[in-house]
Amino acid sequence: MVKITDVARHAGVSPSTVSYALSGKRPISEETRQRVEEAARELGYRPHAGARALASSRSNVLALVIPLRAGIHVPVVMQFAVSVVTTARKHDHDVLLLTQEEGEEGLRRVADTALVDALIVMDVQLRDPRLPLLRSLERPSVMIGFPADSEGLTCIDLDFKAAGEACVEHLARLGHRVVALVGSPPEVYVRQTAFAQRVVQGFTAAADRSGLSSSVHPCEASPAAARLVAEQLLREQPALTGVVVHNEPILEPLIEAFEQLGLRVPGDLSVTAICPDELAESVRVPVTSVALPSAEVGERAVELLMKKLGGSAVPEATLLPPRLAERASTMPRSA
Amino acid sequence: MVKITDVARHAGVSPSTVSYALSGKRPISEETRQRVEEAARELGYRPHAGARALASSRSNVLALVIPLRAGIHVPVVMQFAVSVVTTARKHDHDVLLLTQEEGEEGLRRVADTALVDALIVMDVQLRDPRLPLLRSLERPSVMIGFPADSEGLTCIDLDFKAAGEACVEHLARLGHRVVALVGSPPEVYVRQTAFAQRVVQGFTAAADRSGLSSSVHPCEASPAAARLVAEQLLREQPALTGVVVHNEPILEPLIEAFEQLGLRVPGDLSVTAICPDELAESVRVPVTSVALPSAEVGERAVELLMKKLGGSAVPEATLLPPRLAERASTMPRSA
DNA sequence: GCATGACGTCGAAGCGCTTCGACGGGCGAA
DNA sequence: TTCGCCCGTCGAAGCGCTTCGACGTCATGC
Repeated sequence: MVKITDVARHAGVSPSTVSYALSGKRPISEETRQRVEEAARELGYRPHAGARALASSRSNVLALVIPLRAGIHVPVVMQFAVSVVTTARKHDHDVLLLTQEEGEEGLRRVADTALVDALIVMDVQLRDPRLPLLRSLERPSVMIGFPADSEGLTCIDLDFKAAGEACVEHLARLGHRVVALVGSPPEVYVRQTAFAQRVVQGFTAAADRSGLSSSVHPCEASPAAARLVAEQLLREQPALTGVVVHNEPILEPLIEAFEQLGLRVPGDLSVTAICPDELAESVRVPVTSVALPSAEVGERAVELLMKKLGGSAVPEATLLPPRLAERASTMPRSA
Repeated sequence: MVKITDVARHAGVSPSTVSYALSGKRPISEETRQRVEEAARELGYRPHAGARALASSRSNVLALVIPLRAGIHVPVVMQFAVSVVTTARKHDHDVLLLTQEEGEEGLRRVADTALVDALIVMDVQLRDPRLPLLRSLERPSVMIGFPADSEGLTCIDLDFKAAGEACVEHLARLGHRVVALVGSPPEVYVRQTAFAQRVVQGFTAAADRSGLSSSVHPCEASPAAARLVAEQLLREQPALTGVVVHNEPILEPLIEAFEQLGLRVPGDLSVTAICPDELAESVRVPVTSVALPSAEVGERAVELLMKKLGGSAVPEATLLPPRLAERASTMPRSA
């Protein structure tokens, strides 16, 4: 293994000079810097991560806690994770993967052993047991999603309430008067995940504001469940012409089910969704949707963390505004 | 931060004794050990990961390289990653997440900086550019999948050839004489990913052996593509009664398409798949399938790595035998 | 009874890096 | 010309842990 003293000898300087030349933390003459850099390149020098972490008390590693639970769309988690890794690398950091299963003890462990400098926590619950811990930890963290009380924490997410509103408003603008929300599986609501409830809030509030008649229907993530909901909607709300879907796996099956029940999309029924653009575009009838910007959230989360690590203050709440993309699944209500 | 000297003082022993007491690397009297453990607990002692890594030249971190590319079923990757993390934790290791995007440089970086002790590489290509690097690295690695030449490497995967065979043999046993394989998207074959080709090999070999007439059809991962393949199959092979699907996203849409074309599953057409059990069970007609045991592969991969880290020799190739689970989608050919 | 060895513990060295204080030489100001 | 200052570099001190060799003690065997 080639170490800093090897580089120093090869460049004819002291180890500390090598360190400063490579880190830029003190001014070094241009000429010396180049000699050092070349020596490092020639020898293939790679600073030992552990040694560096010990001396600088910075590991340059971030922890990412991913959810495992049912009702969460896996591709979204994956895309998010990838974007975190990619962005972290741009800031010269690596990412340690933790599962939610590890719980608070896992967070405490990686923080206390100085394995990581900072943490990103996904799938935050309204009253998440990890909150007190995160608040007390001496390391910065960012949460994806909003708990009931986010005082003293840094949170970021799509503005799901506004997303729900945007969908309804779009339908209202098109003249629809009776709308329904087909939501996430019941267990997602039961365990008080904030984002699902916020969609409902936004949906309901906007519908009320616009004087629409509305209803909310949690739905399991299976095609069979989608079919049942479709039938139920037809039966109970024959005047229905607008649907908002917040449940990725059933988006396509639900549309399929409506069509099999004789409802054309968008001819008889306009459909909007809150889901990744990728999914909205891959359905046979491309769906008007508010994008779930996982990649952007991941990127922003890492950047918030970098700022905090740099000692800057950051806003406690970052709500990404919804962007609604019109596609083929919505049209004005037929007269 | 509480350090080992604090624990030592509190327990009335030397730091080295604390180290030995906690690691068990040298015999320590039961009484002393208990005093040390209690002191550590009382003070909330957490050894500093960097210091430990520096002194022991072991970081207790594994690198996991995940694929990003098209045509790979995301939930499988995710399940695999989770199982790697979970198993690694059982062996007191953590997992650093790398994307394939980082390429060889990324592997070299984490290995050379001693950030990780060992590596797990997913989605290995037949002639993967990372192979020479992995062979030359001084750190052990395990690959998920088999390259053309696996000499000197440790590889593990489902035995995809046997899986293809198992599906065909099951159909043959049920009396089917004309079978088709609906495979992965074309790009998967083009980039020479071993597992897709092995399924084809197994499928074809078994069909030939049993004297079945067979054909192979790559298929994009969209419902529309599934419909096209279904139509094509009906048109070109009216005598077809057995189908093997190796393409997760289209399993359900394909069956749907067959039924819409008037073919009952399994009445007119028996369908088997190579996919996660979870998926096979969630289709409306539960599908007879060979399981894609991602969790088991992940677990075994970590265990292989642990053995290598412990200095034991491990087999170069580990092929998990296929397990075919009969479900509702297959039945004997109607006379 | 004394040498032998095993057991339990200690002290010190050192892992490879960062960082702090210091120092020498060059320059501008007085 | 001299003083003071800044720039660029160096040396040394650790960061917190593991590990090696050594040492004292006690039981064992002849």
